Amino acid sequence: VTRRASLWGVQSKSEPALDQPQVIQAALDLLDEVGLDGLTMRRLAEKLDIKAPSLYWHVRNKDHLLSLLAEAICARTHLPESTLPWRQQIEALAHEYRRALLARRDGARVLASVFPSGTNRLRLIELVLRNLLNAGFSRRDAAYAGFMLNDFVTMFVMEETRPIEQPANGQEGPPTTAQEWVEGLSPGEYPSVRALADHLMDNNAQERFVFGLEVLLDGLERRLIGKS
Amino acid sequence: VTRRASLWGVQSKSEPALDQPQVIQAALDLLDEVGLDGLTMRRLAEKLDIKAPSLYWHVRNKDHLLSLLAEAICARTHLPESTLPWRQQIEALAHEYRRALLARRDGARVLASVFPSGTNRLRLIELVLRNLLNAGFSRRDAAYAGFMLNDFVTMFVMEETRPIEQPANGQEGPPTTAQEWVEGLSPGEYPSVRALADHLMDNNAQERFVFGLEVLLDGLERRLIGKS
DNA sequence: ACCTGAACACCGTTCAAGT
DNA sequence: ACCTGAACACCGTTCAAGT
Repeated sequence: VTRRASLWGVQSKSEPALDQPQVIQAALDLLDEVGLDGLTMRRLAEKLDIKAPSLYWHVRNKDHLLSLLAEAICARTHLPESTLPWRQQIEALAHEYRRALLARRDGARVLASVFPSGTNRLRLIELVLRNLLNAGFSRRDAAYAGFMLNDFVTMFVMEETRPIEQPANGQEGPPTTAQEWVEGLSPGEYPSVRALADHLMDNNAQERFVFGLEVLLDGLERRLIGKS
Repeated sequence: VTRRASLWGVQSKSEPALDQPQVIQAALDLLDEVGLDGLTMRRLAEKLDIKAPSLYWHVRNKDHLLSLLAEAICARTHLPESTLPWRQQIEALAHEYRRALLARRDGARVLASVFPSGTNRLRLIELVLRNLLNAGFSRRDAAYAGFMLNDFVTMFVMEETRPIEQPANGQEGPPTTAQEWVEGLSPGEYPSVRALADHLMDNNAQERFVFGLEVLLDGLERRLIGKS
C-alpha cells in the first residue's frame, strides 16, 4: 500500500488519497492477522503507512471503526428464498449469520461490541422479524424471539471460537486444556460435570449448533400451537 | 484501608499485611464504582494504598484477578430445593444466576471474560446438569442444554445492562437512544423492525427473561416427550 | 483535504531493590 | 514476606502545524 500526500486543493488523480473503504479493508485484514485484542489504531495506521492520528480523519474513533467492521462482516450474507416456510428461512438465516461471523477472526466479538446498526445488519434482523410475524407471533413475542435468536448465534460463535487458555509459563494456573480441566475436578464433587465431560468439550460445533437452533425453534413453535 | 509493611520474618500481628480476600473485596468495590472498563490494576492498587506492582504478589495477573471476581460474584447464590421437579429447579437456578450477575456492575461481562472454574461456579453448573440428567436427557443433550442455559442467562444480562451509547459530543454518530435509533430508520425499509420497535426497546427485562426461559425449556422438554 | 509531530493521560507487567 | 522505584512496551485521542 503506497500513497502520497497531495497538495491542498490539488486533486492529483494519479496519487489517490486514502479513503474509508481502504481503511476498513486494512482493518479487516489486520483483524484476521492479530484478532480483536491486537487490533489497535496504532497498528492499523502502521499497516496503512500513515501515523495513528491520521486515522481520525477517516473514522470518528475506534468504536466507529468497529461499527464499520461489523457492517462489513455482515455483508455478503446469502438471504433465503422468501417462499420457504418461516422456520426454514430462520434456520437458513441463522446458519448464514454464523457463517459470516466465522468468516473473519473474532467476528462474533466485533458484532457483540457495537450497537446493531447499518444496512447489512438491519436487513438480517428485518428478515428474522418479518418471518416471525408471518408465522403468526404477536409483536411482543416476535421481538423477544428476535433477541433470542440473535443472542444465541452470537454467543455460540463467541464460545466456539474462544481460544483455549495458553500455558504461558510453567506455573500453576487455570486449566490449559479442556482435558486438563475436567481432570482437575475433585473426583467426588461435580459428578455430573465429570460424567458429561466428553460432551462438554467435544466441540462438535456444527452438531451443537443444530441442536440449539432446533431447541429454540421448537420452543418458539410451541407458542404458536398453544394459540391457534 | 490502612496498613503498614512488616519487617521481613517479623510477624507483626498488630499490622496485618494485605491478603487476597482484601484485594478481591477492593476489586469488587472498584468494579461497582467504575465498571469493568474502569477496573485497572493501577486504580485497584491506588484504592488499596499500595503501588501497582505490589498487586502481583497477591494475584498472578489481571486475568487471575477476574477469575477470582467471577468466583466471588457466583458466591451466595441460593440453591433450589432438591425435591422440586427438574424444570422448576432449573428455572430457579436461572433466576438466581441472573440475580447474582445483576448484583454487581458488569457481573455478566466478568463471567463471560473468564473460563468457568472455581467451586461456586462449578456448583451451579453441576446442579443444572444433574437436573437435566435426572429429567432423562441423554448425556449429549444434557451437556448441550447446559451450554444453552448458561449462554442464555449470561448474554441476557450482558445485553440488559449494556449502557446506552452516550452522545459524547454534539456530532452526528450512532444513535444515542433507542427512540432515536428507530426514528433514524428509513421509513420504507425495515418495516418489521419499525413495527416491533416498542417491544425491541421496552426493556421490560423481567418479562423478557421469563419468556426466553420458557421458550428454552419448552424446546428442551419437547425432546423428552419425543423419546418416551 | 489530508497527513504529521508532539503531547497527554493512560494501560499491564517485570525486576531489581528496599525493609 | 511484602512492598516500592524505575522502567518497558504499549494504548486512544487531541491539536496545532505542515503541505
